[in-house]
Amino acid sequence: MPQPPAPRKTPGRPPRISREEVVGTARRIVDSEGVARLTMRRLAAEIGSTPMALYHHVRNKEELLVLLLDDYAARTLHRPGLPAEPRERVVVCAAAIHEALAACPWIVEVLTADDLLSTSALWFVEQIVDGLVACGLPPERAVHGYRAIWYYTAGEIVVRTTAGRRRADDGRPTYREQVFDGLDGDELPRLAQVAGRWQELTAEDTYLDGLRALVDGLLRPR
Amino acid sequence: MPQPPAPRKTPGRPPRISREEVVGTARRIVDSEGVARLTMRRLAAEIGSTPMALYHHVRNKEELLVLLLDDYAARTLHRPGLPAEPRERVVVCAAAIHEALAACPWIVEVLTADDLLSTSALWFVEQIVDGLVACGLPPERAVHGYRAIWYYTAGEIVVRTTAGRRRADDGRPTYREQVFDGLDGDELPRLAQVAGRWQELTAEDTYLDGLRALVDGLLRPR
DNA sequence: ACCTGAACACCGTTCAAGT
DNA sequence: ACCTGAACACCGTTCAAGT
Repeated sequence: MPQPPAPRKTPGRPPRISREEVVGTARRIVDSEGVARLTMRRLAAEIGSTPMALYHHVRNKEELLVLLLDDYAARTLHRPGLPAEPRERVVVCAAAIHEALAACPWIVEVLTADDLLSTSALWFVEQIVDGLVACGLPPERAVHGYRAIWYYTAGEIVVRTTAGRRRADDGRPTYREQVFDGLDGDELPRLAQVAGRWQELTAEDTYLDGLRALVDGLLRPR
Repeated sequence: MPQPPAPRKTPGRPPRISREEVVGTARRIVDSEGVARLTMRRLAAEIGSTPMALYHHVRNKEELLVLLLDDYAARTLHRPGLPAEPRERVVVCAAAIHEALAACPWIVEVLTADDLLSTSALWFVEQIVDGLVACGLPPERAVHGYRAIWYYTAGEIVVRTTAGRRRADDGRPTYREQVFDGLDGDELPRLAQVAGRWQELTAEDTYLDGLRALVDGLLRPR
């Protein structure tokens, strides 16, 4: 095994804060007050340092957010037991990713950073792609299938958390409510029919139903 | 028809700028320089006024963004011809929404405002719900089906545009590239197998394939 | 009624200097 | 090598006053 570079004696001023401390403190702020409150200045104050000291440990705020997501994924993304049926493996792994993200609404800001969340999520991606291949998809189609599942999952999180944020803002009627109140039942009969129940219907958690539909659709004979 | 309230004579100082002018100018800034450059101060400067004058025409920046999305939807969301086959109607309408959004990457910031984009999009939602009902789904399941389609569509836009934004930033290897370079082929064989083609595979536009899979899945016999 | 100026309470980041 | 202080170039929004 290659050794880490031997620590030079007094290579300069000894560090007062570490990258781990920066990320850990950022996590505490985010958990207790939300991402909006995480600023470089606030973080520096919390850590008892200056904004600029942080830039010795992270490249910039964006890197800090990615590190935060990584840290979160490593701590909360636990590998589920894998069912024997490959289709069920796909569903279980997608649902595990979804569950971890849903518990962590601030993630939305960083979620779309790239097409995979973090190294900790790779195992889940592997299981999903492998499950789709085991069900008969060629590898390329399996990757595309994984992407479709990721779009659906990310979209569900983004839409649901932002809608929730909006609702919490104030008591005024939402844009949606205004729209439904002025609905033309002649031109839009189906929407008029469900207008009264829209709120209730869309508040239901139907992630799993949609996921199963998508997976079944991806694996349908063509 | 109810008349609009009669304009009082000299009800005060005559307006120098209008809400339409505010939204129109905001649109020009966003189209030419991106959402990031749309600030209340910049907008006021562009309009030849002061930041505070804007607050007489829009409640705040968030309302401005929603108005912008509305304006955009009204101008670019054109109703397609409807195929006879209801399943195909669903696909065509979802694809039309997707196409309008994809041409307008700044939308991501506002996209998740609520579960429907704007009044102009209601017709599309109606067609999708109606198409699903015509295929045999009960109204509640049709609404849930619409939601699943919306999650998938919004997710595709959000993930794709943010990934593109990231890529354009600089020439350094992306987080994803780093991750794939250090991939353990024993633990993650499927990912190792496609690692070299991941970029190419995920760059392909497979929105329609995934959409058809999802719609087929939603309509499968159960 | 509508607009202005000044101010409040912030941002992320750079630069030059200190230890 | 690591940290500090001061500064740069911004934000959205409120308040009190002017026309």
